[in-house]
Amino acid sequence: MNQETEKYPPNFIRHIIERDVAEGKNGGAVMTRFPPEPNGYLHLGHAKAICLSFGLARDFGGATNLRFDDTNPIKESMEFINAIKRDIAWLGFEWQQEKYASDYFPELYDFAERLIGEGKAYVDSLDAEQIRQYRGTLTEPGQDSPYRDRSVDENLDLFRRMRAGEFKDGEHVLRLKIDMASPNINLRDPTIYRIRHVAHHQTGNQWCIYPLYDYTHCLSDSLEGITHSLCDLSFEDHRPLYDWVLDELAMNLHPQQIEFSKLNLQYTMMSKRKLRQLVEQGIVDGWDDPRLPTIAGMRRRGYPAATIRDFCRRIGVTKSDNNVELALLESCIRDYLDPQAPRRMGVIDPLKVVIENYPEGETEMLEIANHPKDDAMGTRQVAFGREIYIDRADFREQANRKYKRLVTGGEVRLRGGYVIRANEVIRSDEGEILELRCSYDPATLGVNPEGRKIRGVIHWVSARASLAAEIRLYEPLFTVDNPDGVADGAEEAYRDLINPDSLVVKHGFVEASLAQAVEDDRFQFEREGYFCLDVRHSTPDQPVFNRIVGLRDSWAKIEQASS
RNA sequence: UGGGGCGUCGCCAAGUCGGUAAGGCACAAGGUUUUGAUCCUUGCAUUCGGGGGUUCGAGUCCCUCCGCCCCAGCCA
Repeated sequence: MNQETEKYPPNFIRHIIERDVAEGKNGGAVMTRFPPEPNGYLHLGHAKAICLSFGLARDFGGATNLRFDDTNPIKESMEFINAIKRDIAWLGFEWQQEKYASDYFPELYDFAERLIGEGKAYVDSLDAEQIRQYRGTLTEPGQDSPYRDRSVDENLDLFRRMRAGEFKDGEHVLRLKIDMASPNINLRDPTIYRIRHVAHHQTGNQWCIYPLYDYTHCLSDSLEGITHSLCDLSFEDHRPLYDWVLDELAMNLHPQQIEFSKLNLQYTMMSKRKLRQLVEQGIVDGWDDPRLPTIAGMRRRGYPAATIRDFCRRIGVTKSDNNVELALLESCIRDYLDPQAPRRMGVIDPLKVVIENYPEGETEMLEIANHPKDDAMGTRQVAFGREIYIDRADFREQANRKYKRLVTGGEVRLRGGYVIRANEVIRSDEGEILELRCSYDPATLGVNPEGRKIRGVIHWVSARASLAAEIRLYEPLFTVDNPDGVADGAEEAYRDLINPDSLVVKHGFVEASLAQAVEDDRFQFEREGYFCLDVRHSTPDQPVFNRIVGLRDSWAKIEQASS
């Protein structure tokens, strides 16, 4: 599946753009932008926005700019800028230009002076608390600031002195003069410049006043030639302001802001702010913790980029609230990996099996296909010997007919190998099963025995010629299907929602060929799931594998239903 | 209770001028299978938040009610 064939299904934004292009609006051009603030890492929700903005532009022969919305230097850093660029590129998208809102600080300043000159902006000297009080409430209109009617000259003078650094943080702000009684609170004289004596990661100490989002974004879009400015629904109420600024300044290009609903994923926290708390408080192991929905986390978890693109395509784009099931994401991963992940064997919860009638000290190499349906993927040699490991879940001392694995006195096939029979269980003094004594049927390699049907096949690994490996199993980080909703408000509320078993570290064994695994390799451990090497934790003598996702498990359902 | 949005199957989501409910995931039942995987087949909304109305005909138009989400940063 390459990018060219990744067609997106129809959605309302696509319809709007189709119509615009058909009508020749903007000369038929389509230019979008992806505008992250560099104050954190990108996550799946951003991936949705990225696929949308980049995908739409691409489909209409346009392009997309990456623009860092860097108007608030105190929260931003180069680390985040670099991480964001790396993540977008990894996702498979190329931006036309790398821009920064800070690139436009000079123009933005000039526009502000113009607005002041036209009596459309004024310097307010109320403090933050007073401004809040004057703003009114959702149901009551606000009141004009006593500074609202300052003369143009006074405003200009004050604004220039703000810019010159004559005032301390918070002493004055620049506000748009719109309507303090507007039912839309965003129009009640929004603040567009504040004083902040801090260095900026791009502009250093050139500025001590910084413009705010509502003023900056629309103008940046217009200056950049953006035709369609896509954002999430929380900005819907800001659109009148977006349009107001562009109209009052009579900008040549008036981009169209279109809002869509942001993504919610069940059992997943999807807000940058809260993700940041998880990282800063050490609840997870960094922004790239495999349990996080960050692009970096998903990459480390082993999700292929194409899988994330496919997911974004499948969830669609609407204005409805949503809470997508994890099963959909998992389905995307399995669909992508199944045809192309080489098969290997790995035993996660090892139980030693001694095959008593197999010669001691002997090892034979079994040739096993790398993929059940794709011969082109070839075969590999897997060591087999007298002692092997199987998974504890694949043996029971007794079980009903439904259980198709190894039972005392019964037979099972070792994948790619022989049929074995369980003869005896060896236990410790405490009663724990230590190992199994089995026998094998030498005549069953590659052929089925006569007169009896072997119902089960289990995976295994040689005890002598395998590799000890750490295997990390992941479950959702949260125990509720809408942690963002539940954990709102109280600072520590989400702590109680953390799933204590979100990471389970197992010590197992994998076939020796996995010693060659490198970053970006992805395997299916037969009957277990898809795994990749965790380069961060692996050491030369002990690889660490992350379970990307398990296989579908209809047996688990059967078992659960009967218990 | 001011303003702005949204409500089509368990979860997503198509649904152009009103013409008689796509698809995916999930689920269920069969079949194939040396992965209880994959694959294949089949099933899965007489109904579109509720109630009225217009119409030969409404998810699509009108009225009304209900529910949910967003907004009171010198954050984005």
